[in-house]
Amino acid sequence: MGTTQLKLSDLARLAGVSTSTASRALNDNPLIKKETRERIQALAKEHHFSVNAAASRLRMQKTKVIAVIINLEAETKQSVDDPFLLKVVSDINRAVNRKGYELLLSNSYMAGEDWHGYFISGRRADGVIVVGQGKEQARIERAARAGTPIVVWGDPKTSANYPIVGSDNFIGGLNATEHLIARGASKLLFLGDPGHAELGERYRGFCHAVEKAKVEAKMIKIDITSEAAYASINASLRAQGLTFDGIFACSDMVALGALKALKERYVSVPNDVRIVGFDDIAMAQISFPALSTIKQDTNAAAQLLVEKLLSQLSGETCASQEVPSSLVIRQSS
Amino acid sequence: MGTTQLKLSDLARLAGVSTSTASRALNDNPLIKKETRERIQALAKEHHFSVNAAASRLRMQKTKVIAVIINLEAETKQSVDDPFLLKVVSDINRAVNRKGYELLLSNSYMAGEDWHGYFISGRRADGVIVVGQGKEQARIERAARAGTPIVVWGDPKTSANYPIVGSDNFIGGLNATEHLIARGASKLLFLGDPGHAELGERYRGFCHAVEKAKVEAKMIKIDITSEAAYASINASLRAQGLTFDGIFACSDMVALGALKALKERYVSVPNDVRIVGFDDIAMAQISFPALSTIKQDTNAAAQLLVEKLLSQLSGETCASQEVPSSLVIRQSS
DNA sequence: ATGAAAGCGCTAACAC
DNA sequence: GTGTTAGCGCTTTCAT
Repeated sequence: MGTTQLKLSDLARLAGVSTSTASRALNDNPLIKKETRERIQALAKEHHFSVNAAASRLRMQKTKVIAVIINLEAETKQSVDDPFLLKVVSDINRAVNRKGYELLLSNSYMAGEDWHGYFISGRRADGVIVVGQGKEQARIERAARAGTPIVVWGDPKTSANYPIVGSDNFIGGLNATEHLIARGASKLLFLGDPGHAELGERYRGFCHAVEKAKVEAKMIKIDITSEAAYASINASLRAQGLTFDGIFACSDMVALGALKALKERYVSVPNDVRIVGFDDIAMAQISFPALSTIKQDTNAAAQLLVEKLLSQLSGETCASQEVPSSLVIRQSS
Repeated sequence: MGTTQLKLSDLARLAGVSTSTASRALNDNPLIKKETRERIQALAKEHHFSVNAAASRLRMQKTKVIAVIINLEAETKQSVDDPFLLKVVSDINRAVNRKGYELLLSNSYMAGEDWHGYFISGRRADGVIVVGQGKEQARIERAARAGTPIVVWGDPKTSANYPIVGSDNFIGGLNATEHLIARGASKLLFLGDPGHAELGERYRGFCHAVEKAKVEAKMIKIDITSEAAYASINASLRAQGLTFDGIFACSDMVALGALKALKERYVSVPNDVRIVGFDDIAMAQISFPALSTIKQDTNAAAQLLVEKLLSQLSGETCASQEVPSSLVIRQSS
């Protein structure tokens, strides 16, 4: 407070050196004698000096910032409050920090249509991580084509001109469904929206297991929210009674919505109906019965996402990659 | 791609005007003739031109960025994944965007101890919003004293040299407890950690209601997580049997952990024990039975937080403020 | 091992 | 209504 902002040249004067020396010292440049470096760094700390990031960025032509944009469909009601999405963001945050970058949290509202222009030409960030592939990839593709360093959390099987990192959704769906069948379920239900890339893969896995085991199966297409799941199970129970004994829900939130509807109508889980979800959000172990689910390794994925983005920054190109998921068996199945 | 970055002077040349005219035109400065302005803006769009934010920030001495720092205790296990915290962040994000600012998501890891130095002197942000008051306010206070424009989500009753916005925790606790009593509970339990400022106020409200109604009450101090709540209710049930018939949990996550322990031991909710939580996270309505809770208006709070921060930026000082909360009655009580 | 000076791209005070 | 120009604070090339 009070005293005007110290700048590098002020610090240099206080230290009795030139600004170039001061700059080098603060950046730990070995050109500067070690003791000079340390003296200047101590002085900087003492005077609470920080380099002006704006000036530095202008000069360096890079920002050390990564933008994360949460890419939600307008059409779906899956909200930014989805605990899973938020967990992904928070893991990305950690991964980004570990590499010495900052995280600009953004969205279509700010970035508009032209992500390359906004983030890259606008020197707001050096690269972009998109969380959520959505159903419509035009904007991502356009940004990538414009030369934006960009990586996406989504379904790695999708062919694209940018790397996608995500879980092995097909195998996840397969494992979940085979587990349901192994536990004795023979009339299966998939709850979700296969139109969404990742969920489509999970559904493929589901279908594959179903065909192999030659059991009955159907799919109810719903919005990916607990409310929609609750409503749809409720409606189904009311209209046709209990027509299934195993549910593979496309997400934990969906599974929990279904679970509630079942319990309200005194359908016993797992005795009458077995349920497996996807994600392994915190609530999965707190629900009663605790929810069996496919755990997505968001931490590993976040790290990969950041690594791939940084290697794009140094000119390399990288491929999409699947992250192993794992079945967590709890009480609901 | 390919073609080198367009800068303002290039755009100006393309338009046949000077850079100052171009700059003014893009900033909608009425000094420039309307048609010139529009012509230049169209040209900018056509060429995907964006002003270099680094240069602009250097020149303007402001960033149009607000840093949000999630302030968690090292000691507590309450994690960044707490759905409520994340909801607050996401509401702040919206509020910040509406005012034309961007959101830098940060944490102690990046910002270190000297927030003023890092964010303000470092020209990374114009102001700081701290989510979570924590038990230790030294860093916040120091930043405020150094002249950082700063606002905090926390307990507004705390006296501080910075504005705090949060729910009326005392009234929330009071209402929750009175509701429990009105529903017939007479042996109450508070589950949480009154050492934390906001929770302390909720506990005060609890005690006030208890004294007024002259009912039995006790408090179990736990870490603010569902796991801790689950473990503690489990232990209590095992050791002493059912010694309470009403629980006021300091958060929904805690309430849900308690609920699970109860259900596992066949204690009926709400017949044997009534529970009320705090926050109204999405899971509250999806749990079975649906959780009664005190809803915090995070959206209103986020807006206030941002408004107060922005008015600090224009030199005003502002006071702390409470946001009304409301009791949401569902099935658990 | 250190210093002088140029220049990153923008905005605004000052001219016209 | 528009142009000229200085300068925001830093990093780095080039000189010593």
